[in-house]
Amino acid sequence: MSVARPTIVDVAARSGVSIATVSRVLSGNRPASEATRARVLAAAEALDYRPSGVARALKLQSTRTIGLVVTDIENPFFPQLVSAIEAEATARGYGLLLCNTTDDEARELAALRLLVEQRVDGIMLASSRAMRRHAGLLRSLGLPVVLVNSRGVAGLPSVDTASRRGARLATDHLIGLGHRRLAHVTAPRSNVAAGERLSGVRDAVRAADVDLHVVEGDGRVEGGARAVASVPANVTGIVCYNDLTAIGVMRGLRSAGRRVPEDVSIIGFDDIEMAAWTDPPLTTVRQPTDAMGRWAVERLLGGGHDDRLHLEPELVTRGSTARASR
Amino acid sequence: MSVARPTIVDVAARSGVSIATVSRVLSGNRPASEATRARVLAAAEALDYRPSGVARALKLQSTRTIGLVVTDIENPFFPQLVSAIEAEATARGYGLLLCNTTDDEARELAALRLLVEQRVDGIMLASSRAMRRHAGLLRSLGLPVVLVNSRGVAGLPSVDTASRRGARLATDHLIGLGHRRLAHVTAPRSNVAAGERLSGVRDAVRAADVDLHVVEGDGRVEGGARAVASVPANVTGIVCYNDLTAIGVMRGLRSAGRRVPEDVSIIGFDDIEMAAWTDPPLTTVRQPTDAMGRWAVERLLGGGHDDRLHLEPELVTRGSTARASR
DNA sequence: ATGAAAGCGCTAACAC
DNA sequence: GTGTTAGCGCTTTCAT
Repeated sequence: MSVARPTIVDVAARSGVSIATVSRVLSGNRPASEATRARVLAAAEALDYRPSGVARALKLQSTRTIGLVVTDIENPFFPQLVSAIEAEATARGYGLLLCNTTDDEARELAALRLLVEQRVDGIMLASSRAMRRHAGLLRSLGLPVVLVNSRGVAGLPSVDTASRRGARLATDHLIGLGHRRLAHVTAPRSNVAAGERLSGVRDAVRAADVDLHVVEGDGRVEGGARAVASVPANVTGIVCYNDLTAIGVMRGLRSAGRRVPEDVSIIGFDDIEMAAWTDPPLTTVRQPTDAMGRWAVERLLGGGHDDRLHLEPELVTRGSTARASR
Repeated sequence: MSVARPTIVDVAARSGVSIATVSRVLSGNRPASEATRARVLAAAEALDYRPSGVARALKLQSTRTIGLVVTDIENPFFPQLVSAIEAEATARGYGLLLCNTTDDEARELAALRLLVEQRVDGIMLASSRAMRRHAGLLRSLGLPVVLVNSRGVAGLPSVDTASRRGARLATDHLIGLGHRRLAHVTAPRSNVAAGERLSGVRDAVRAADVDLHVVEGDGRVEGGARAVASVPANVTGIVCYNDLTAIGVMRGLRSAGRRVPEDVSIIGFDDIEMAAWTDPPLTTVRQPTDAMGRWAVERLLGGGHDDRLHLEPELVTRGSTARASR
């Protein structure tokens, strides 16, 4: 059995001062004489004293913890984002309470309840789902909320990548390579970003007067692989909702005996790490996850006014796209 | 500006009872008359009252939160594990405080400090690194610790996959397919599992009297790709430390003009989701991450005695391994 | 069945 | 520069 953890009272007793003095010395908030300072520090050290964040939180009305709700931690894009957020949070001395919802509404609500009861200082929602239905709920939570990787709902700050511009970038890249019959493998419309990316693709297609065929995937590898069957045979370039989809599309295409990029060019979105390692390496549109994470934390701890940040995506050209041959 | 969050006092006032009664009604710990019960519930509802986990934690000396320290959340194996752990934790009403250490010792220590000060009820360490040096520290933390995906340090409970047996399984699979000149791409020895898997490979090789060449990777795709250059040309089967390494090896092989599995068979370890989607799909050894996560949480909340669980790995045969042709 | 009050471990007035 | 004390929001004895 372990001994009870020492409290500020123990430190005070051992150093022969009041608990107030201990508090002051350890926080450095107020000056103390060098002698007492040393004694307090020594006592704390000797007892291996760790101030209770719980007690402090109760007093200061701040847990120095932020809640992070993520749609699907198993989609490699999210760990990248989580990593950026975690880094920024810890750097500021904040803890990160993680909830994974697997895109399940009930779990989403349960997560919010948990976070509110744990009294996190703010909540970050990294959901690709439409949050409009929850907007009211989110605003009534009584604490700062920021939407990450998701377009602003009125009244809530948000950061995301300018998806529409990114998709246009991708499509223009294909068009610039001479492709005239394109396909777009999108994600279910419940996904906000999917709509924006589709719009971006349409922007480009319209401007260049090029053919477009739209097929629905599921945002994962499998959906991409399945979608291939519905892509017309004369298509030479496919813009994918994300990298996972693109990987699936490449697999499907290969199974069907078509070569990438010789027969058809493929472009993804996100630039997950695996994108650099597919065969051929995937051309894609990079989302600046680090900047997203940093801004989100900054914004959340800074107060959370209603403003939105649209980060610029960046085209990353690799081997899965090539000049059209027909 | 949002209004101050209602406290138990507000609920008591509104329902005309004492705070003790409110507490009892809401917790259901003690009976109350139907009439008061209804009034309290109504008041709580009307005020949208959320009990403070902080105050409760201070009183009960339990935050209902567990800390999870992860080596590298960006390695797809970990999100899988985190997902399993998170699911089990939330199911039990516990929150998960996540720390990512990027394998950095300083961040690791900072994470532990943070978790102790936040007074988590227990800590789970999912590190592939050797923790022997920290064993003393971990034991002195004064709270339950369980090691996940890492072999037991004396005095600490742990769950992991029987890596040695898994590697033997993998190697035997190759040997059974007629391969007689094998290579193993391992990970740095700081990684405990790497040593065990190497031993497993050696067990199999010794038993079958087969050639083995060992090359060091880095546990990631890049190291696998680089390692290929050091693999003798006559090797026909490669056992890889993990799936990421295997993906790198496949890439490297293909760049060198060798075909998988026609010229050389490749087998990975972990069975990350992407393994099913490589070209060809990767034969691998599956780690039962769900069971690992569940057991770890159970063990942690159950008290954390010093016992270890070795989960059985499972061979998953896909397209990257084939009968040896020479 | 219900209420009064102590106390969990801190911080910050407010004394001196 | 240091000590005393109230109070953060709960749970739980102990009375009644």
